[in-house]
Amino acid sequence: MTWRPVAPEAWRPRGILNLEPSAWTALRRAGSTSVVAGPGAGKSEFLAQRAAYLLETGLCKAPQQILAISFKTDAAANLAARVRQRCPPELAGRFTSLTFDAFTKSVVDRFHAAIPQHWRPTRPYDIGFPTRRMVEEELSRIRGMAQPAWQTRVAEFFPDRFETQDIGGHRLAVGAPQQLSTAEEFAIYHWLHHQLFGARVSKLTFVTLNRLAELVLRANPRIVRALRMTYPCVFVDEFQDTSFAQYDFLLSTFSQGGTAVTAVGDHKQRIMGWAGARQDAFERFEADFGAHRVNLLFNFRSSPELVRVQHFVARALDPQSPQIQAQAAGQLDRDVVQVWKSNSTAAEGQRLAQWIAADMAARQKQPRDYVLLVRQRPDQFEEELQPGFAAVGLSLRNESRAVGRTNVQDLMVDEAGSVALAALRLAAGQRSATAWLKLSSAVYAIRGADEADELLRDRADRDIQDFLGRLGQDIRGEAPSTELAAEVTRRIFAFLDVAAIRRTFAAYTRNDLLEIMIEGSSLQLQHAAAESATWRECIDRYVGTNDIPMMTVHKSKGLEYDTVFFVGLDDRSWWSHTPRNPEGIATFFVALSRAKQRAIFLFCERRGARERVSELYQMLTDAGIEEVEVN
DNA sequence: CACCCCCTCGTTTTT
DNA sequence: CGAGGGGGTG
Repeated sequence: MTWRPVAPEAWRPRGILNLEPSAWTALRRAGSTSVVAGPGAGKSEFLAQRAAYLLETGLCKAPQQILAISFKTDAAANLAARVRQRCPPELAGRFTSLTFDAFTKSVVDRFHAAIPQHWRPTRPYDIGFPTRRMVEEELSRIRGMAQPAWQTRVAEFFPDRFETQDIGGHRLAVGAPQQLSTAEEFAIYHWLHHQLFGARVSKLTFVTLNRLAELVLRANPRIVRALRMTYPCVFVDEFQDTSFAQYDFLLSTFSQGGTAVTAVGDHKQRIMGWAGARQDAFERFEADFGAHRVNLLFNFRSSPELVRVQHFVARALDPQSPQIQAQAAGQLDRDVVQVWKSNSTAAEGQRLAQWIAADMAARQKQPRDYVLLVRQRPDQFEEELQPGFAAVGLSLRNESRAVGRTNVQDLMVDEAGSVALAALRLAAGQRSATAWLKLSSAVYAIRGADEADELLRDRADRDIQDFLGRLGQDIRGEAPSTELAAEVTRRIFAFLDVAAIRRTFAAYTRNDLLEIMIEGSSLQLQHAAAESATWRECIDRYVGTNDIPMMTVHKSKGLEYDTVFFVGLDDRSWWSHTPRNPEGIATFFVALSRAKQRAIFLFCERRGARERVSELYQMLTDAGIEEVEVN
């Protein structure tokens, strides 16, 4: 079957009925566009549809490709998966979905020889994640080397902003630096020089890799032209989180020469400022790329009443915020947004647990339809609330809880961890096609058995069957226990071959990440086994199927739940909040906008005062929300 | 050894 | 803000 291009006017969305009018506008635009997509706007669906449009109409024609840049690996993977759902495989293959860091690193690796020699890292090089302490030490070493007149200035750099703002905001000179004429130049030069040449093997950070990628393209116009020819269309997801170095890389590479850059995000959900996101990314983008702004105006997630309340918070973050139209039906006729006020944490916890149990029964909801959000210290809230939940037969799951050197949420999206889980499911007798696919494709990848290699694949299939058969026999008669769980994990990873996993999956080149994840899966399984009578129950506990999740607002970004409880909306949790600080209000907005049907804010006067956060309560009051005493 | 003062940290991604 | 740790003092 050969694919024939569709005329742009005749193109229709794939797999969904229609798009909202402004999504149509943004989708069809030929030039650069900034798309402000608030919560529930269907951001990844919009990007997948635009990809389908560009590929199916031939506006992006082979061998040209679409480049999609995300911040997090799972976001990049999810977007690629969505495009595969929406496009025929021969077209989806020309959709390249990467993280910012993976893309700039690949530029440095591919064009290593084209990096000006005085900035060229060793090959191979290491990647480092300096702690604040290490940054302080390095800055004080640099100060010691500086001439007396510059020492005060060098001492004034903020260690937590030096990399993201000073290194990220300063372009490297193509030619060899002749003379360093300011304290800033001196500090930046020595900082980079130490990473590049301080040891036999360069030890770079991702900010440095970004700077080197920008430099190699600026220094080599032919490489830039080749990149622009390959990628006439570029998507950037979560644009509000773009750092100085990332923005500058985009600017240098794609602002000239006719590339259509589609930047999608929501400045009202900018909660990563502490990690170096620049505040003015959209404004700068619109000015530098001549981009046109399009606001998506539909919300497919939240009920009309929730959207109404969200608007009060959105307006506090941006007075120009347009009115959003709710598309999801409201299932509740009252108490959609509430503030619960209590005078003891025990009363609060009890009431919360009982209320959830009753609501689950009344509305036929599952534990995973609810979430408890906190600003910080989920461990402390878990300890306080767990007893009340246990008393009504519910179990809380702290997604941020440490598991060895990782945490529950990171373990659940880890590749090695999910392959091991698939193996356990199958060994325990679950007939799951997804689990088989997960396990077998990992084993094929590990053994280098590609699709054409039927012999190698048959052999792998037989080995997997044998292994699962033996493991299944040894565990199915036995109840789960800590010892057995540790043994099971050990056997699964021995079968998969730890060294081979490290070679196969790029993420594990980082020295100890694989060990951390293996140790994590073992611990998590031991924990689950200790509380379970059957392997089925043990697997459910491992993945949290029957638990009510609890997490920080930061971890909840991008997720959605029927009912959201925000616990600890008080000055103790919000010690760092100062009135009108946009990042704090944005955190509140992210929490509120996770809810599909209901959002409840819990205030307990035993936990803290309500001075710093009074403006957050004021927004709810302005929206007509009532406070209820729950003692 | 008990006590006190002063500090640091808390929300965290990225091959 | 408030918990927890390091280090100094009586």
